[in-house]
Amino acid sequence: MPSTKRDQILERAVSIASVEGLEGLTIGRLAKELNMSKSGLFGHFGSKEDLQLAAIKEASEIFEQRVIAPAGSSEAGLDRARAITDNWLEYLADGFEGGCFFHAASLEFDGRPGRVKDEIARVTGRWYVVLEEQLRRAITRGQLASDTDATLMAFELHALLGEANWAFRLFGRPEALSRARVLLHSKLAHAQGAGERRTA
Amino acid sequence: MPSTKRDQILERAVSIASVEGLEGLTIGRLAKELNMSKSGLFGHFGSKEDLQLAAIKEASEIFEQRVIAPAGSSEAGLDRARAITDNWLEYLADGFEGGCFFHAASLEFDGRPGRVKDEIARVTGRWYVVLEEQLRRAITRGQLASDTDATLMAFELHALLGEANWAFRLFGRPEALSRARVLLHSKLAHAQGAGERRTA
DNA sequence: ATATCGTCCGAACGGTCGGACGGACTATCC
DNA sequence: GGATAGTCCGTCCGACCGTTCGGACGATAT
Repeated sequence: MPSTKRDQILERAVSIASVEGLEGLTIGRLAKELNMSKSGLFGHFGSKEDLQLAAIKEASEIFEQRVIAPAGSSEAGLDRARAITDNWLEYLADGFEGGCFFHAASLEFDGRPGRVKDEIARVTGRWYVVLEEQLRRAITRGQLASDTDATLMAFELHALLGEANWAFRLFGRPEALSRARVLLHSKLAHAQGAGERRTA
Repeated sequence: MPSTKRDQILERAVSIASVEGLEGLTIGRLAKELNMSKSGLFGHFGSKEDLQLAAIKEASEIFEQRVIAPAGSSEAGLDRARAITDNWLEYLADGFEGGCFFHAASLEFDGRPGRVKDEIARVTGRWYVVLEEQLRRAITRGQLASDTDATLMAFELHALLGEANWAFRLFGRPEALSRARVLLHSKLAHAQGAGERRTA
């Protein structure tokens, strides 16, 4: 079957959570929007925490599918790093109704220890590391200057993506996305230029 | 009188909100922590929304006092920009119990139109502009290269501050703050070097 | 001494929260 | 065809939500 009821619930849950937050996502509202009873919906999950964890998993699959997977067709290293950040920006523009699910969830749960926070940290940390890994490959392949600090550069690129989401959502102006794009491309191109110059 | 009851309430409210969010801040819990009745506390504010708005104002005064005001003793331009970002990083480290109040509040309310969101956007936008203004002054004073794009650079610096808060709070590792510091200083120093070279 | 004011209280309101329960329907398998 | 398992329903619960209300208390002003 193409889409189980559970999947339909989670799809809607992720959308609501991106707007209202993972805690603001309530079972009653979710049921109402899906024309279900609370108990009928609740039966698919043992608890609200399980619903939240399932929503995180659903959102991470969407992110994987929209941002990471398509970059797999680009050559590992600098090209793939650029593909990831490009896809990431597109995902920020129209990925979820309420902006980046994980950015919002991170700041919502960073002060609430528990399984939900741990899962958010694990998943978001993974995307971060994926980007960093492509930068490392770019360095070993001579596409970036050999003295480039991949950790710092990943920090920088991820910072720009976060800022784009923040500014775009809070002020509603798409310039934030194009500004981030300009900066991301210039950083990757500049480092690339230095790397090529050095190895030439 | 040095500290009214209302001020005591708001001080506690801001601290709770930085952890639980502005919506997660409940009147009942706030009253309990202050050994007050809900209604007694409620009397100081006409509604929960007014309490939230008052908490935002309180938090902005703390930010102003810890980040912006101390930078006033540095010379306008590059020095003051550096002082602001330095103070900002310190504020991220120990400003509020649950991390940057405004960063969390921004992402919590960016999808909820209303007076609270408007106020958050207004206040956070103000800090952003203050930083950008110092960069502009640095350019006109020849402390930064004349072709520096102040808008883009402010975007970049603010992005690093946001990333530092995100990483520090989510993963609990202070390296995030020192990484941001390294990048902030190198960006300001690099642009400064270019500016000085050009005007020399 | 009395009236007035701001401050705070306990009690209660209607509403919503997460969650538990038993029953009804349907599809599947023996 | 009867038992079984899964799905969904309506109903109910205790806890908590924001909010309202009437009144108690001390200080201040008249």
